[in-house]
Amino acid sequence: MSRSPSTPPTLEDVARVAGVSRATVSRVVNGTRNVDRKIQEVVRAAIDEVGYAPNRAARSLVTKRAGTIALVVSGAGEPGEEGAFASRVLSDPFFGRVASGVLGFLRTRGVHPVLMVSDTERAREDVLAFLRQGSADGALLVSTHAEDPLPARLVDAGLPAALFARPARPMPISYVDLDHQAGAKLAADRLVGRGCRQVATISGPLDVPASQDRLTGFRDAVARHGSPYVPIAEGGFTAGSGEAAMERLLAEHPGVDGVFAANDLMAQGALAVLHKHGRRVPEDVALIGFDDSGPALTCRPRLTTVRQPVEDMAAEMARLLLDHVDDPASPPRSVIFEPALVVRESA
Amino acid sequence: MSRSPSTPPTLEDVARVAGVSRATVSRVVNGTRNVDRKIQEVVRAAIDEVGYAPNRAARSLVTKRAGTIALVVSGAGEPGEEGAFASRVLSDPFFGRVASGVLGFLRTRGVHPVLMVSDTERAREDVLAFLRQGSADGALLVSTHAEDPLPARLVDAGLPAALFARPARPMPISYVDLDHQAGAKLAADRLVGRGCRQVATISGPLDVPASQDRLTGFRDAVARHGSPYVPIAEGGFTAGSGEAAMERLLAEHPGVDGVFAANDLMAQGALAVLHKHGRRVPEDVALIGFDDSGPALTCRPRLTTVRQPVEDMAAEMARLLLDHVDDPASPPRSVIFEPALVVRESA
DNA sequence: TTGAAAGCGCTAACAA
DNA sequence: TTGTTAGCGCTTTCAA
Repeated sequence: MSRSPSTPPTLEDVARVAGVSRATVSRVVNGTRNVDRKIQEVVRAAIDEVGYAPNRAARSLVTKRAGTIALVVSGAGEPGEEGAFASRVLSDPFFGRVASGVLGFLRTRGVHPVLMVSDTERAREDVLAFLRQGSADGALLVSTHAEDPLPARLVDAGLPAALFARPARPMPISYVDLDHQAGAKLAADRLVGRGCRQVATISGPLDVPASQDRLTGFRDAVARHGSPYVPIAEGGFTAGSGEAAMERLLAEHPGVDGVFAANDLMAQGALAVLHKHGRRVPEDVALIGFDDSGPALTCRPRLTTVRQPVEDMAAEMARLLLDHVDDPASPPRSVIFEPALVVRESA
Repeated sequence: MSRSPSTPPTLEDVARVAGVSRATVSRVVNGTRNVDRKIQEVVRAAIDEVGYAPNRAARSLVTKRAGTIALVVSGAGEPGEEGAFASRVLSDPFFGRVASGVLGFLRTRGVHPVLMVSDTERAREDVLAFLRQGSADGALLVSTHAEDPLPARLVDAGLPAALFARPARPMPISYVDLDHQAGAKLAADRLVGRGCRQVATISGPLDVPASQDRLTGFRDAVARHGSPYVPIAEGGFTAGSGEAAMERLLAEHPGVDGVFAANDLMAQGALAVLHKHGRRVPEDVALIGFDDSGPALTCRPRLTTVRQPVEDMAAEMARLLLDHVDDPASPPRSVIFEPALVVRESA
């Protein structure tokens, strides 16, 4: 133990105590070979004695690595909603799963994520500046908005980045994604397979590629079963929008007996409306969600849903980014994951 | 516009283009007075021309400020559950609101939060190391666990920190908290006021101070209305634990007609059980939650609940931390917020 | 008001 | 295998 110095111990201090040079201490701290066993021990003892911790800023300055990446939630806040975007997105269990997957992977690599929200032009500039400053070595982007200009800006600036979903416009950037069409097909097959004769879907925002794919996949699969027409109501991935969509569907197609909602939150909203109208689920109307997030389990009946391996996808996204940071010359890569149907009570 | 150099522009580059010294450029970048107007303009033009962004590592090295803080979600993961803790907590809408409040405040101060989870001894060491390295200027702690050793470790190490809730054991550390007893009283008064004659409560984990306070506050208030005995079932702040607790309550006290759940998630679970047993809410059993989080709104009936101003509290916590970072000699402070009853349909 | 110069703590050649 | 030394890019005295 030692008195608490006014200033933290440096390599120099350790070197002095151990009776070696700074370089040698640096070598043992960084695990470089070519250091005598005995000296290693002496140095390690000295490190403990003075309570040394390497200064990150100094290290970053020479290695040109921040050891952090930006985890950006990007989207378009309604003008003037002032932080509501952040609150909404961060409270979405889907984002929690993403963060958790990222954290799990990064933890093994000594890299830390800085949380950022980019819902305004100003915020976007902040993200860019943060990266240009070298405060983070790259960015992980979870977009909630198709027209998000951030990915392109990142590419243009030559900053390492990886996306959680295929960008709306093709661009040279790494991403992970789900085979949404396959997921929608799983739902369609289940609904038709259990005897539904009039299926409909509550889609996500149609300017989002994932929503498009889920819709297309669902339509195609249903068509293959012989029904060319599928009523659709567009939602916004929130429970409230799911309610509104279900109301519309019921009004225009009272005979609907099977519904595929493009995410669990909307399915949850639909469920409430179905209850309100006295339709039993799944007896009168079978309902399938998408994501397998927390709400799918708290619903009654519990939601049959299409599971995205979100944590795995997030971890892979982090891996893609770090690989790119390590080798900036490597070409962008994309990894597509397969969904699975989780059968519970709603269908 | 300029060609993209292999290495980012530095102060030196700007200085050369502007025809001044590094020091002068530094002064205009940092907004120091005592720089001739004309020179300022020249320098600014040069900055734009070369696309300069100050290197954070270099700046941190001399200012001894990282410009980032750690946002730590701390708790005890079940041994071997491997990341499940992170997933659970980060998916909790409550944490989303905290993050959002923190982000909102930090955004105005140019500080960024690094997301960390500390659910193991190893992870706790990482947090401490991160701070000692100077990677972050302080820590914001959201604990889910009463026996969390991290706050004390932070205090011992003399590292700046602020907590989201009063620590289980008194210690010299800043925190924000809610007047939980007042919140519970709001719930009790509402329940008794609407005519409930046999009220019960689903508490949070009783080793958590907030749970204790909510329980005590509820009991006291109910006692003041003339009923000295309040059945209680302990839960774990999850929907599943709320279900189990409600089952127990119903089994032991079938006549219960008013329930106060210590958070919305448990209330949601209780609601499902109540439905299952054919009890109408609020006609047969009135139900009140706590937090006013997303699920309170997606429930049917919508939950009457005690609202915590979580975002405001989180912002204040961030303020307390930054104040302490700016003036390490200042004593710890605590700020207590007042809850409000949000009346909806369940009670 | 401006410039020169001394570090901040570390890594990585290069020498020994 | 170890030590010497030259920076990394920035802020900040101190002189001018």
